[in-house]
Amino acid sequence: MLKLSRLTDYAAVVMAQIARHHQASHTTADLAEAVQLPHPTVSKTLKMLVKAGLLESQRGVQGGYRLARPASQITAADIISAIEGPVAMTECSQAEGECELAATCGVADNWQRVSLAIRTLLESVTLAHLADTAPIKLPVQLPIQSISLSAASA
Amino acid sequence: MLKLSRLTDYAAVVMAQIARHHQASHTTADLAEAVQLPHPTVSKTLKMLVKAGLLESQRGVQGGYRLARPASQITAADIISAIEGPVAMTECSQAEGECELAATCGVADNWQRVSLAIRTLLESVTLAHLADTAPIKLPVQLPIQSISLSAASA
DNA sequence: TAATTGGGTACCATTTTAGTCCTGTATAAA
DNA sequence: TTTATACAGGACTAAAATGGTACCCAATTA
Repeated sequence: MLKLSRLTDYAAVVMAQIARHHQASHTTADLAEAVQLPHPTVSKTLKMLVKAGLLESQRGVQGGYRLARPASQITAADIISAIEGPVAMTECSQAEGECELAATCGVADNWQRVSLAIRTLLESVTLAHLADTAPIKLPVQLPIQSISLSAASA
Repeated sequence: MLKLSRLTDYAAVVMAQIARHHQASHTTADLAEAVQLPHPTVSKTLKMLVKAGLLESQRGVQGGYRLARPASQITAADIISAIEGPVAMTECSQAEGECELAATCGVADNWQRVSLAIRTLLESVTLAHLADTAPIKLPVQLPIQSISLSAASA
């Protein structure tokens, strides 16, 4: 599936909700109500987002959560890595030289390039895009054959 | 992590190994030895690849596995879905209209577009690319701002 | 100082994943 | 026709990740 975890999915929804009303501070209870998810689960998600620096929190009466920076400066990659860690397709695409199978693998290099391309794509999608009801504008994908490559991944 | 499962990783390595010597038939034992993975695990992976129509098998003496079609016609997306099922980032990006949270979600549409872009990317990478030691040529990623969108996702 | 609201941690249930094993069946060569 | 080879299919188990919950503490403000 190459699937996001359910919590990541929640995180995106919650972030979008906050982004749509970024003036106000949002309590966990408000958000849980708005997105129809259990309070403790939303709370857990929010804490992870704060830890990743995407949200700021304010304790006490009238407290709550708000975006740490404009929605246009928060990317899908940011949200995903806040919950799941670095965006990478395989173990070896994050840490260089730790795979004992490297010798027999013969795929690592190109797999890492693919991983990088996906990361780039996810970095080009911002929370502002996600929260907007208008269709997102994705980068054009030119067919491989037409491209000289080294320029692309650099 | 947006990570592939370990089996998928194995599948890619095994497929690349077969692709590099596509004339011959490969037994499970040979492949397990070549990629340094346990025999039963490789066997399981191979069976899944056959079921997905990416490999053909021949029983009996002198039997083994070979590619069902040229490496240039097998994509990374094929391999991933053979092991993990359809490439999709979220539950709702595969099945339309089955999410009870759709009303409060407000992210589904754009999330699906992102998912589609990733699928397109993975479909543009072939086994021939992966098996090759030369750097893969990935599609150019133009910055979002520069693009008029509707043309892109169509 | 009381009420509100987030912070941190620990815990448990469930699901998914990975890996193994066993038995059956097809094929080719002797 | 027999026998060795090799894949097919399924059941099973162990381990890990995931998701969800509960509890208590800390900070803030009225």
